[in-house]
Amino acid sequence: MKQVFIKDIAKHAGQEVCLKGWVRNIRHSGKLVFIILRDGSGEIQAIAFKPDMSEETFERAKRLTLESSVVITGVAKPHPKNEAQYELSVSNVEVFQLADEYPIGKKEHGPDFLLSNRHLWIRSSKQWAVLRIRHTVYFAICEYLNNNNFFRFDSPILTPNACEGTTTLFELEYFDEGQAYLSQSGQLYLETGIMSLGRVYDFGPVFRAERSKTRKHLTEFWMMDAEAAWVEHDENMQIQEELIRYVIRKVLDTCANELQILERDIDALKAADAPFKRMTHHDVIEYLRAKGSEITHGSDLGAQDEVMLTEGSPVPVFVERWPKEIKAFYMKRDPQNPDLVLGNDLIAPEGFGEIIGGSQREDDYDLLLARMQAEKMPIEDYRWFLDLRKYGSVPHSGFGIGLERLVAWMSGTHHIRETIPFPRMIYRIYP
RNA sequence: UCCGAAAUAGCUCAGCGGUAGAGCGGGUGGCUGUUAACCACUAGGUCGGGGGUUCGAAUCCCUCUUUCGGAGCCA
Repeated sequence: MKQVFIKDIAKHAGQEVCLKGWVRNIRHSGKLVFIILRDGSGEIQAIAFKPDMSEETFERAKRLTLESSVVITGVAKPHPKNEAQYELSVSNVEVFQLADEYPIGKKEHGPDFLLSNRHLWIRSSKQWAVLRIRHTVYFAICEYLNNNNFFRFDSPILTPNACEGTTTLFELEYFDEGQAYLSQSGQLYLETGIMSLGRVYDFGPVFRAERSKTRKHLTEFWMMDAEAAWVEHDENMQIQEELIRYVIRKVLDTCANELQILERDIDALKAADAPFKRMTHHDVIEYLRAKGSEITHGSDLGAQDEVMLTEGSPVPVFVERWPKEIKAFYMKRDPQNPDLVLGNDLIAPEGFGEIIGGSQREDDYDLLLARMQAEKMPIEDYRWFLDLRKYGSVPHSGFGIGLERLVAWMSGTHHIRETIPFPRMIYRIYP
């Protein structure tokens, strides 16, 4: 019999259907066996009643273990105590594989154990929900960009040099060509793409060998970088805002069940779909100092500062016009103040921190070269990048979104390690 | 890398100088509506490794290892 997905069960009310999946939980009560079956699309309670089937079939149902893979046939009926919910009145149970004693129990576990069993943990309902939200966020971002004249332009993962000199790179031997590195951002390559396609984005894993050990860092994470020709600083932020608000609405519209499983505060998400705040870095420092922070002008925001900044704000906050010393070499100077650059960060509310970094890029050959020389960058390695300012340079801007941080915010997940199937962290690479 | 905490049954933990405990999970049995079901019985441990103090160490001290939480860096 053809497989029916649990999410579609209501369409088959009263019919005999065949469900294929795994046993999430099992309870017996004499002549009754209650099997919670999940199939990836959802979960349902299947009830095996002894008089409805052969002795052997009932025995098979009774002997099922957690996470056994099964094919269950039965009739879809509304739950006697809850008409909105369906259950399956079982007529047959076929066991594909009777699972060994399953390591993950029904009660709580510690993070070390769960991370060591990540390959199994992803089956748990909260993890399932987060991964489905990740899927939704990923495609919502692509959808928005595709609908707004951006083209997918994949940048390489193996690169000959650093994008931003500041962070540490994973290094590897590249045949006879010497050292190569795993990309920490595709941005510089994206800048070449706008000269061909106008507006482009990439979306893939990037790698940072920073020895960071916080709930907001991974050594391998997924980043979407977007870059657009003829777009300047203000419009750049406008695109970021529209994109994020599009993602929020998409998650609210399509992931109600997942958000409920995660006990996500829906109202907080709804409230974030409103015009974002914009503050200059200077004003942010003033604001934070007035609230009691020790932060000084010219410095980056710490974790505490990010929390303090968005405290009481339902919407994300743009921090723009940063001191040039603490930002990357490629950012364009603020025409109104040569000590600043036209860069922006976007800080998510509810303590989820920075989710976007973006800027208008320096489009003048001489200014860019001077800045690179000042930072003692190997100019020869960046000839191709400097070429972009020699052959039809245009004003242009772009930004990068950390997928996992955005998913953490959408799903209300405290630690970023749960927002990617297999998190890579400083002290963990298994499984 | 720095600061802090922890390591006891398969898992989550209690025990904190005097015979190693609970809940969950496993096994056996019972129950016609359970919802992390319940009830009874049952198996399961060189208390992270090494060294020390003591009549006696899971418990106190030293050391190593591992993990967790936080900071900085960033998305």
